[in-house]
Amino acid sequence: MRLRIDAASTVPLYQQIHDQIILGLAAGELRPDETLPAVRQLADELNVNMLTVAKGYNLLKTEGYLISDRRQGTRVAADFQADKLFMQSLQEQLHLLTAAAKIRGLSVAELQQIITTQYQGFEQGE
Amino acid sequence: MRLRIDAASTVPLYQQIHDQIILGLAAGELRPDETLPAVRQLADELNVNMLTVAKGYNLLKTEGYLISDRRQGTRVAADFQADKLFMQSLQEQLHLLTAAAKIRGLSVAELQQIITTQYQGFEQGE
DNA sequence: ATAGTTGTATTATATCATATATAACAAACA
DNA sequence: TGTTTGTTATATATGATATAATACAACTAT
Repeated sequence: MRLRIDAASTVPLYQQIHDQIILGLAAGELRPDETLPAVRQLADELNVNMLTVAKGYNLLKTEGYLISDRRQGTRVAADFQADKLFMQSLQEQLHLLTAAAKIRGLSVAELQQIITTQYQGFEQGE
Repeated sequence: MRLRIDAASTVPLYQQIHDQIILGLAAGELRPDETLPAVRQLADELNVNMLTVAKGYNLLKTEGYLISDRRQGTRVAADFQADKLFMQSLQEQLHLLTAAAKIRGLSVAELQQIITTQYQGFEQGE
């Protein structure tokens, strides 16, 4: 899987790495138990510091997406759950997005359409 | 409208102010042409600096939600549009959320259900 | 055993975002 | 003439972000 980093973005580099891997997981480009590049290797490819990659990996680990072993490196977890913490975070973020969309005149149907299209877009790669 | 600020949150104070006002607009607690508290007054109420409130207001102005006059203070704009910039930002943010939800096993229907419930929650206050 | 790789930890440094404090300004109003 | 409005300016402090350079323990391959 290939990561694209925008150094000019206001989004922190470690956050971009985090987000891209989430997208890769959803698209099926990364599969359970698959091994990820070593922090030094990915740092070289992206021209960022080793610790920046490690920070992105660590964030994904605290969220349960990745597992680290000192022997085997970092790999994708076997399965993920929609735990309470995730559901609460999802609700909060959707709350703000739904509010902004409603203010600007988008209907529920239009919002649902966007989500459906994006969701199906992920299923294409499986 | 009453704003609630969490000084211990990792979300910047000006961002919290911004977000709460968006939610207030969606819930009908703030209406078009309505005047908002002066930056100094709101800063006093929230125990934050005047410039922090101004930063939140300015962000909302660049997004088209508010209008500032040196005579009349800051008020809600007359109407909002779903312009290209907003739609693009909405798509990007929903993209990541949809990806995370899919990974964790949520179906399209479950996502749509959350949005519908939240959307209707805003309509209650109108 | 030796060398290399893994994630991790440490220390130091630089830069930017965030937030505050204080003051001043132009424009409008009572 | 004061007062209020948003705005601008300067200075300061703190935390997040990012880099650099080392070092370490644990494991793998030769």
